[in-house]
Amino acid sequence: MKKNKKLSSNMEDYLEAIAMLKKEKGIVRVRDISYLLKVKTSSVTAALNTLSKENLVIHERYGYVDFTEEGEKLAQGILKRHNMLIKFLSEVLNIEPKVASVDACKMEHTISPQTFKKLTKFIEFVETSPDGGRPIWLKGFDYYFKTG
Amino acid sequence: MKKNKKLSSNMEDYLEAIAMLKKEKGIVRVRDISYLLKVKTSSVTAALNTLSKENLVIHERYGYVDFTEEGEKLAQGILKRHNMLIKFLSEVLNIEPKVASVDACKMEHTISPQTFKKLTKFIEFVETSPDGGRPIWLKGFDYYFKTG
DNA sequence: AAAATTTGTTAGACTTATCTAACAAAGGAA
DNA sequence: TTCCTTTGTTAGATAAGTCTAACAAATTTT
Repeated sequence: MKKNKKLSSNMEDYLEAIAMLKKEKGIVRVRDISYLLKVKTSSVTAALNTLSKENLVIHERYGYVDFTEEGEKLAQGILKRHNMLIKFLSEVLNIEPKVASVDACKMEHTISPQTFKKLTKFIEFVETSPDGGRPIWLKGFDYYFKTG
Repeated sequence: MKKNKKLSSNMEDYLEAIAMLKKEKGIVRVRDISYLLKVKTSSVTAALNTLSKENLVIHERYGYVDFTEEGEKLAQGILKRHNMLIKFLSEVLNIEPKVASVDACKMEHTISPQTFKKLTKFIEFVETSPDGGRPIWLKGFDYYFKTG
């Protein structure tokens, strides 16, 4: 009986931050999350309590933070959406990295599985262009954007 | 001294709903907004008070709802983003209308001006294809998506 | 016009997520 | 080991947005 947990954007942000920190540093502390998300540590503690109750993270008082299996899976999903969106925005649409990053950070919470799949395939389609690098039609768009 | 008002997604949804209802029916009542957004009328009243204070809507007790000039402008911006996203998702990416609509309703609140512009141009680029209808490379993607 | 129904408002409760401020634990420096 | 600094927790306040329930105004029906 697996309940399909629907997390708020905020809680997804915490999961994502934890995943990034874990990847970067191996271990994850309240303070790191606090810095990354620009919230107070007390907010992090509160969020971790919420996520613990949902069985998504493991966090003992004053201890490190880690995922449960379920939390890990969720976090990976969010990261995948995030990275895909970054790629789409920056590589396909040629949007500057900073803007792409900001947009991706918000869109990652709202995009549907269908749209995720489509965009993923679209990136793949662009990348496997027989033209070698950037497909000719995309160069056409670059030009169109600049001049048209 | 024009303050750049940053509205919450929720308040943007109200503005958008008002714009849609105004276009559809000419006049806008609390009840209509309530149905459209699936919230109670008391929530609508609360939201309208907020928006009134921000000088975005005009609403007298028990009366119709209308925009101020500023509110109208904001609402039109939101609608533009909404329609652009619908178009991009459904026409360019071929995502089914329902999903496209749901996704657009969320993305419209988060997308940056840059990304808006890019996507708008991208749609334009697709629509003005010299191939007449759907450009050949997009057909290529349709095929890639189906098979690859 | 009076009664009944619909529509809108108010008050008050609840939820989520944030903050500040006070405090507690951990860990390093003296 | 004791003190100091950093890190983490708790309690309580605040803000947005929602809800229910009671009530008030407006409209429709009879």
